[in-house]
Amino acid sequence: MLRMSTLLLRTLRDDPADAEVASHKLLVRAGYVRRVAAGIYAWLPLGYITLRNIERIVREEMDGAGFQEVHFPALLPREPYETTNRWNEYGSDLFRLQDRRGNDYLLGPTHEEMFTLMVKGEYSSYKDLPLSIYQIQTKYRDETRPRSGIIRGREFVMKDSYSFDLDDAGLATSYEKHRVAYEKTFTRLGMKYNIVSAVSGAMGGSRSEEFLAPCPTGEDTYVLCEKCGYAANVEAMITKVAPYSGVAPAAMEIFDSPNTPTIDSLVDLLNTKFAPGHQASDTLKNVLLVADGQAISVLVPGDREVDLKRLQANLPGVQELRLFEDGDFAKHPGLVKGYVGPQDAKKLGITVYADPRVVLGSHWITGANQKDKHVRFVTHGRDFDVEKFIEAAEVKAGDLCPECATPVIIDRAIEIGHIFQLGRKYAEALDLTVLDKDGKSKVVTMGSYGIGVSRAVAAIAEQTYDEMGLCWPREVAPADIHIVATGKDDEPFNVAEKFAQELEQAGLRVMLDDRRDASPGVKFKDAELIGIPFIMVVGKGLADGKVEFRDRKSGEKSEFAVDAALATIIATINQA
RNA sequence: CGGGGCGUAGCGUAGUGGCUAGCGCGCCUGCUUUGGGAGCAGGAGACCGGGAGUUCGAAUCUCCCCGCCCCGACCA
Repeated sequence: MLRMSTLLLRTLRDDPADAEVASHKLLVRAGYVRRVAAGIYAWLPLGYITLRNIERIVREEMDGAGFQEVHFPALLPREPYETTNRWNEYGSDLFRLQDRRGNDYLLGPTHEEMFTLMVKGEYSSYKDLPLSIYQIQTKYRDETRPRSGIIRGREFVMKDSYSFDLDDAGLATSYEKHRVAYEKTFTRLGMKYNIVSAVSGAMGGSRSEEFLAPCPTGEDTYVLCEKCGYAANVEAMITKVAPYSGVAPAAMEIFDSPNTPTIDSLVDLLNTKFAPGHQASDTLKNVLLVADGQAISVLVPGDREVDLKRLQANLPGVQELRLFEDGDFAKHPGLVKGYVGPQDAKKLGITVYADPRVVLGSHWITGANQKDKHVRFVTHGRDFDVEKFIEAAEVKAGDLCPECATPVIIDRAIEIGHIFQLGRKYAEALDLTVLDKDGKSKVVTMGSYGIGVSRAVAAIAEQTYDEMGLCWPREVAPADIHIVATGKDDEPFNVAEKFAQELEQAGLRVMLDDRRDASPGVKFKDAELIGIPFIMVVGKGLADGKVEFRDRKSGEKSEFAVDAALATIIATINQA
C-alpha cells in the first residue's frame, strides 16, 4: 500500500520552467520524475512504479510469445562494435569511455552485436532455430538534442529483441510473431497506435514497420488514411498514379520567357502568353542534386518540392546528397539555373529520376536549357527518358491513399515501437552461422524489434492527460484506487484505512491519502494530478453512512453506503 | 552543429550600478481551521551558475567558461 503520509512525493503547484510538453510538465509536477541532466531523469517512487508496470506488461507479452529474456551490461567493450564498424558509424551519438588501462568501452545504444555473439557462442545447428531473445535494458545515446522530457532522452529504457532464423520464410514468421505481440502489448498499455510502413531500403525482402502513438506533440510525421487505415512514414508513402490517357501533344515548342526563373513567375507568364488556367502542376520542376559526387536530376510537378529525406531514403546506397550549388552549375555549362529541362539530360550526362506523377506519355512545360527560354509539350518517352521513378516529392495532406484513393491526412506521433527485418548484416559481420540439414554452413538471418519503455510512460501520459492532470490506464497506473480521507476526526481515517486493507486483500493496488495535516482541497487536487484511475473519498459523507467513488477519466461520481461499498468498488474496478 | 532564449532558496519568480537580495508555493514552530491548492503569528533556507575584469561599490556592466530550454540539421 502506498501511504501519502510517508511517500517520497512532493507535488508542484507550478509548471517547471524547463518543460514544454504536457507529459514532461505533468510528470514533474505530479512527482514522478526529476531531471538530473539534459535528457537524463531520475524516477521517484510513483514514476518508478509506473515504469515497472510497463516493463511488466511488455515482459509478460514477450514471454507469452515464447521469447526468452536475457540481460546484457550497458557497459560494453569496443571490439564487437569495431567488427561491425558501428564504433565509427555511430559517430558522436555513442557514449565512449576508457577504463584505467586506456581500453575503449561504450555505453550500449542498442545491442545487435552482443545478441549475435551470444547466439554464436551457444548455438551451431539449424535445429536450435528459430530463436527470439529479448532484454529490457537502459540504453545510452548522446543525442545532439535531447528534448521533450523523457520522450527523447540520452538515457532511456528500451525493450529490444532479436530473432534468429535459418531462412527468409523463418524470419517472416518471427517478424509476424513480434508484430502480433506488439499489438497485444500496446493495446494492454491502453495506447492508441498506428502501424506504419517504414522505408525498408533495397535489401530484398526486408521489411520494417513503426508503431506510432498519435499525439500532437509527437516528433514524427506520418501519413494516415482515415478511411482504410493505411499508414506510412512520410518517407515510405507510395504515390499511385493512373497511366497517361490524354492524346499525344504537338512537337516541343520553345518560347521566350525572360526573367522567369521560378515556377510562380512561369505560371504568370503562361497565363498571359497562352491561355489562362495554367497551374504550377502543369510545369515540371528539375531539381538538380549531387549524389556522392554524381549530378542527378529529380523531376517533380511544379507545385511540389523535393523532400530530401524522402529522396535519400529511396536512393539506397547514396551516402551524401546535396542540392546543386553555383560551383556545380559552373561545372555543367549546359544547365542554366532556372531554365533546366530534362530533354538534354542524356547529352549532358545527368541521371534523371522522376516522381511517379511524371507518367510515361505525359507532357510538361519546363526549362529549355537556354537562358530566358522555356519549352512546352515536352513529353515523357518521346522527348526525355528517366532512369527510374522515385518517391522524392514532398507528401501533402490530401494526396491520395495508395490503397483506396481517399485523400490522406498528415498526423504527428511518437514512435513507441519498431520492428525490422535486419537480414544477415550482423550475422555476416560477426560470422554467425549454423549447419543446415545437409551439413552446410549457413549464415543466420535476423530481425530486431524495439519498444521504448520509458518513452511509453510519456507517450501514454500524452495520450491520456486532461486539464486536471495525468490520467493513467489501469494497468499502467501506480495504483488501482486512490483513497482520500478527509476531516479532522479519526473516524474517516480509520474507515479509509479499513477500506484500504480490504481492497488490498481483494487484490487491488491501493494508494491511501492518510495525511492528517493536508486540507481536502489539496488532497483532491493531488489525486487528480497523480491520475490513478479511481478515487474514493471517505469524509463528510460518513455522517450519512456514505462514501464517494469517482472515475478519474470520466469524472463520474457515485455514492455508496459504507457497508455495500467494498463489493461494488471491487466489481467496478475489476471490470474496468 | 547553426539560430534564439534563459541561469537569483526545493519549485515558480521580482530585482538594469547604491542600505541587510524581495515575493508566492513548499518546509519548520504555535494557535485556529478541515469538501476544492485555508487563516494568523513566528522561523529556517540563496557563496544571485563559475571565473576574471571595470568600479569607492556588481545579482545588475565587460570578457571567458559551464549548464539548461526552444526552433532547425541529425536521430539502426
